[in-house]
Amino acid sequence: MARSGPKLTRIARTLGVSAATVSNALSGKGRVSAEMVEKIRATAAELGYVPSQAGRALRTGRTGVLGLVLPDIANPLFPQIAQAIELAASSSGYGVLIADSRGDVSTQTKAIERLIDRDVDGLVIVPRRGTRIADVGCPVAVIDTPSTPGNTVAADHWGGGRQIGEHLKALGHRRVMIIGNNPASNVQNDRAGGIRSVFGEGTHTDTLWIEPLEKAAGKGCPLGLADKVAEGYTAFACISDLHALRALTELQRAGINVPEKASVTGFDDLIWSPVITPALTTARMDMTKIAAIAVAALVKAISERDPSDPAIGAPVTAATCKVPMHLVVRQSAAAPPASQPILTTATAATSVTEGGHQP
Amino acid sequence: MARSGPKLTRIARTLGVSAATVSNALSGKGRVSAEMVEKIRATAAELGYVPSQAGRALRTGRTGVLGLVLPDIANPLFPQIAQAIELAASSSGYGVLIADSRGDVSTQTKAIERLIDRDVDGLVIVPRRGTRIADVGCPVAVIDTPSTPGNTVAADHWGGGRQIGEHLKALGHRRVMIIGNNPASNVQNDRAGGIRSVFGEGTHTDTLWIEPLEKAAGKGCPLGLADKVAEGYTAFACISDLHALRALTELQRAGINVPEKASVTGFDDLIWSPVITPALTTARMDMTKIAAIAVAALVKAISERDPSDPAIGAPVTAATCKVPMHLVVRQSAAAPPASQPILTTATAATSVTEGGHQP
DNA sequence: CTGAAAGCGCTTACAG
DNA sequence: CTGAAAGCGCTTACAG
Repeated sequence: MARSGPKLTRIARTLGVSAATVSNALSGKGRVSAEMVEKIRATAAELGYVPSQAGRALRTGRTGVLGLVLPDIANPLFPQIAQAIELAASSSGYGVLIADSRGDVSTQTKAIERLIDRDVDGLVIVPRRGTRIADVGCPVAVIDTPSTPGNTVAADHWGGGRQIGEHLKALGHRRVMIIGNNPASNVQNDRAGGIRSVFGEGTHTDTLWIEPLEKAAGKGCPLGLADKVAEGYTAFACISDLHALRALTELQRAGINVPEKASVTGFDDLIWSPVITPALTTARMDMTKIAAIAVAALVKAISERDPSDPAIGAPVTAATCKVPMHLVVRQSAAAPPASQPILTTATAATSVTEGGHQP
Repeated sequence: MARSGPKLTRIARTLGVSAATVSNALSGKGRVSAEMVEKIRATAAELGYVPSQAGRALRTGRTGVLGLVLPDIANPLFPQIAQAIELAASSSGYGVLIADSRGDVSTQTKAIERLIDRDVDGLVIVPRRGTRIADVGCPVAVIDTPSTPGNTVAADHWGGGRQIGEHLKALGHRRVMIIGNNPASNVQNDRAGGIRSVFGEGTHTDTLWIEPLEKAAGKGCPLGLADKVAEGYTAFACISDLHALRALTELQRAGINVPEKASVTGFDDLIWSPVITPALTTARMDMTKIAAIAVAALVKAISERDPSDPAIGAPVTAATCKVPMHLVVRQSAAAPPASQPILTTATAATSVTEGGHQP
């Protein structure tokens, strides 16, 4: 509020009509003659009329605001998500209120409550891993991964993994180390599963779960990748560009040239991925599309909802769908070195196929 | 809205008092007896009463929402900023509405308008470079750099630069290349100026303005740092961790060990900076403090403002202040190699001191 | 096709 | 210390 704009009644007075007519004309409900609508529109525009959200909200029970809940705003993926959601929301006339659920699940619950208390019309939630979003009394769209039970819109992480895997396989890699940091994450498991799924007979994959960022920070915490190279791994398929960056710099630092001596791939195409040397081969989500679907589902659920109903027990709603990921081929992955070390490990040449087919 | 919570009158009825008394009790204006206040508080808590923002906003002319306008949400610094602002705002009982002004200045103006139209009580703006924020009719806090004219709260970028410069100088570096991407940015110039200011007699600094990310992406766009090392530069002081990352990987890729053969420093302590190899020495802003100051200034301006005044021409308000930066010493900067190449350039040993002292 | 009336939930003077 | 009344700006049945 505290805004200078004219109010609805001002337009009504100016034109000598009723407030109701102005309201109807502006909202295009069609109960007003064409000429009248035209005149009202013109005057409103001329006067710079912008409806008061507070007045409207009080009357309609809708605020025109969506809440965005993120597990950790500090996450490097957040910019992509927030930007996409903000764009989709504002295109549909909605504002976006943010809430950080940094910390544990209880913080997430509080963040959601804060948003609900501000009367958001719907919620986009990127849940902390393992969180089941309870019924919050307003439409919710969850962005996670297709393997998460419940209604979610998500990138096809498994498919993205497969693309990375196929790329690596086509380049000639037969011994691939997958690097992630969270075996409990559905997203990470899907990506890893997708990668594994393309490596069959005569190949070998293994998975290295490294320490998360918070713990690794400061300690330098080497991944021990030089050893892995010595063991014959020629490619490091990281579950995130963040891990890929750690892998890449560690390899470089150890004097192992990327991609000549070892290939590195990531996921997400974070902002710096294209500009490092070598530029990172990665798989990116189509955030624009994911956001568009999530917001569209929310907008639909909001408009279908009867504002006069008790609201409690409103359905958790979202489109369940899977958006393809896109492989971005750059320089960090290439053919493996010509002379590969002979594999000596017992587990060599074992094909890993857990998960069978994509969920 | 569309929330299930009880309304104020429900509490009033339950207790057999008037709505006015409930309102007064809950807002602690002190016109209600202590016992009554206690009873009302208890009942409200028990019933889970949360005031309707819409009702309150309509009456008071305040929405309890702050707008956050960013030049580009995709910026890797955005998470830090958004997180800090969200924390500060929610601690003061405010919500945060985001708007992305990606693109040019006109997009920024539109983003601000969208927020104003949603009746935000105040605005935190991280302006696009060179932007003068016009009077928008509500309190504004600008986060930029102390050299920007007008009311701003900002990190002491110049001081941060000086810390980086002193660290490098103490390590023994005498020939330092500063790397930035935008000579028109006040922030970048302050940081660069701070670095330069510590290098006097018998030292040399130069500045390399590289292509911005968008242009560099895809083209691989090498910075030509190996040549600089050959010219005798022993340290690359980058104006952002993003540039430092480009520099670091390019040097590593060229077989130039960091920090043994060349030191690299950055700014901002982005999320991956501590976990790459070698970990990045950098200078970070105290975002928590900056956000706290910005939000506090806004909250103060909002409460001092008379809701009944015409609102147009409301003062652009913020604390003008400068928050110290913190040097984070990690492994990417160390003493220069023992045998430095002889300087042959004509400009060698020139001290650069433009700016004289900190603005 | 247009208008008068009611009311969304709150807070703020103003009486008592 | 407490209450009755008015009103913030809008939209939605309902009459005409």
